[in-house]
Amino acid sequence: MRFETSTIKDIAKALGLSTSTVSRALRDRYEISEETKKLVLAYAEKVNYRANPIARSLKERRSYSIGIIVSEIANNFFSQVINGIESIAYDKDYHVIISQSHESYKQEKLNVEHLASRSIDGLLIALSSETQDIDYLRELYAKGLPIVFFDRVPGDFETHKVIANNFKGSFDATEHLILSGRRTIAHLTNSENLSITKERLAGYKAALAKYHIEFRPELVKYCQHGGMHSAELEQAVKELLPLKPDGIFISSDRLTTGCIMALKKTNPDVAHKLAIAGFTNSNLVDLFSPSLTSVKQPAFEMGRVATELLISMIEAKRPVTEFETKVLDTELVHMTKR
Amino acid sequence: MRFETSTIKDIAKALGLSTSTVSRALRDRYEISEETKKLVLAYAEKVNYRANPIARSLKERRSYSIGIIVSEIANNFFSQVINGIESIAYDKDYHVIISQSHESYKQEKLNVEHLASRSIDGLLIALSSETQDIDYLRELYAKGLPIVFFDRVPGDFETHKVIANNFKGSFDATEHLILSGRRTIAHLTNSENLSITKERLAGYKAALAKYHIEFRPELVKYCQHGGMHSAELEQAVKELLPLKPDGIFISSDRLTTGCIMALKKTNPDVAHKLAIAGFTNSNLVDLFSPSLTSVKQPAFEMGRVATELLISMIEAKRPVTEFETKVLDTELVHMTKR
DNA sequence: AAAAAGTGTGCAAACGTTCCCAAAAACGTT
DNA sequence: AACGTTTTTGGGAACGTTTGCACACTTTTT
Repeated sequence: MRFETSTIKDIAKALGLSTSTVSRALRDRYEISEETKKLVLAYAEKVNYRANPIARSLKERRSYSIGIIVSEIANNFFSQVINGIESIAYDKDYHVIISQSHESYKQEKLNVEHLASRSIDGLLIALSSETQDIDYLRELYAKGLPIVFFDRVPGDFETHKVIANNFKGSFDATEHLILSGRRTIAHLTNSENLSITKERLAGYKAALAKYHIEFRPELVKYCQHGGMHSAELEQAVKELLPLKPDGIFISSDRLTTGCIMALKKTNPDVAHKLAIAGFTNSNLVDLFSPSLTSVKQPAFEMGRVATELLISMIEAKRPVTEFETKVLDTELVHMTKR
Repeated sequence: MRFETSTIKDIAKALGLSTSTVSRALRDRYEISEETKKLVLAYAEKVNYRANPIARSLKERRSYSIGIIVSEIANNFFSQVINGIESIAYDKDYHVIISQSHESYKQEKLNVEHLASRSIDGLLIALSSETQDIDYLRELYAKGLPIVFFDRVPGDFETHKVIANNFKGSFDATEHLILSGRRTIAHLTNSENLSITKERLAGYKAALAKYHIEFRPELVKYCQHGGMHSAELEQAVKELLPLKPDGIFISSDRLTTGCIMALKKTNPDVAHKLAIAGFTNSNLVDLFSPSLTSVKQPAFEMGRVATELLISMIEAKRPVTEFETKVLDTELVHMTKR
């Protein structure tokens, strides 16, 4: 803010003390006498003193803020993660700065670098579906920026990671479709290079195997842009339907809603016959028609855990070398009988 | 970031220049010779120099960042607004910091004050449904913090505002219900003190009047918490249904989805007979069952316009005294025949 | 030939903090 | 009374910028 506000200097002058004394009194250091502390605190209260975080950041070379990169906030899963992040961050006096990659590698890189130059103390990131090359992150990490990945994590990067139990989530969902009598189960999923894509595909395959159903690669469709473009989805649906699936398992929030939309638009008749199961954290699934069985990720919890890990890295006195990958369980929410 | 990074001083030393010259060269000031500029720029490029925004903020007493307060980001309308805000802000080299009030006055005030102490240059805010007292905003405004309100605006605050044409949106939606043969139209709406509540109620009344339908106050239900608690909604639905409405007009995004959910849960049979029209920016309406007619607000545009106004205030050399209230048209999206 | 104007650069202060180091005050101890 | 300790305070540099002012050097004007 541009306007005048009282500073530590003003307080010092008014009280006939030095700025150092005031600073220390405000930070409740042991060296300052109780008396002086009381005096300073009272006066500070009176003039409604607020420490200037900018000055503090400059001096301490940290900003007490952490950066978040998600593909978009208009996504149930991510907005819930963000709520989890905030719940911890605010508690520990960190500020969060949210940036959206819109599933674009270029945008992601730009945002990360922007954040880094804004002096964030740490970064929480879920990679965009386009991202292949994470060297730019390695560089920042090497320079000392703590990074924690969540949801979409790279395989070859040594740091803390927080993910859902994607294998089990997929397995459960696919098994659910099988148990409800489906045998030709399509799989619509994200960009092939995403960690979640691989893990979820593995779960899907494992469920098929358990029930001795042959895995047919042509039933799997990848969406490079994670369903950001409706054309992409309609194309996938168009290619899938001739194979006559009786069930479909969809591997991400955006994809799930987008796919149902595409189905409904292009083949409304089929839409209601197909058994649908998909990852989604939408709190509106109960309203959907056709209805579906959903795999819910523990989004809020994921945000919390990731933030705790990040803050522990930020505040560690010595470089952290032991890293964990926390795996949180998903929840299968059965289709509501309408 | 804590790690070492090159500064203007380093460049100066390396090139045998003074920091002032380097600073000026980087900012492309006329006083510096082309030759020196080229030299500095090249070297800066080489060492990948990034100006430290913190230092700059401290010196210039502004942060190049603007604060946003919305009730929650997990809301289609608000996340679209935010996208609009970012589209302008990033263009003009501002950073945005998003905070959520979760429809709580206390939280809102806390967040605003937190942002203010973080030296934001301006504030974009949609009031929480609980907010009655905006004196704390007046104070900040008086101290020089530029504020632009959007969507939920106070009546008695002289500054720029951006709103949707709530009257017309409501009128159209209500008229649509009437034209489809409904006569007993309930109205579910937000907290009574919100600007949007009043305007939307007026539109609803006007449509009734046009068709000579008597306005019945008991058909209007207010939700103090804007539908944040499902109990609130279920209670409202419970009170409304005995009056045997054949249509319902709902006045906000959260309320619309929440109400349909409550209807479906408590009275699934009624849910499909009732004609529903409501404000919502959900891009999933096509999936909803029962389906509804929706009033879409120009959310993205609203964000853009509000941000332009805010930045114009921030960058104005003299205090702004002429204020505008921009009114943007809503769009009525008819129920899709399922 | 001197004065004026123009050009390019550097010095140093300032923004609001924190913290190292020294100095002063208060208190014991011989 | 002189000296150590301990407790409390102040001076001042530093964080990385920006910018007003002064300076030195050229070039133009009179």
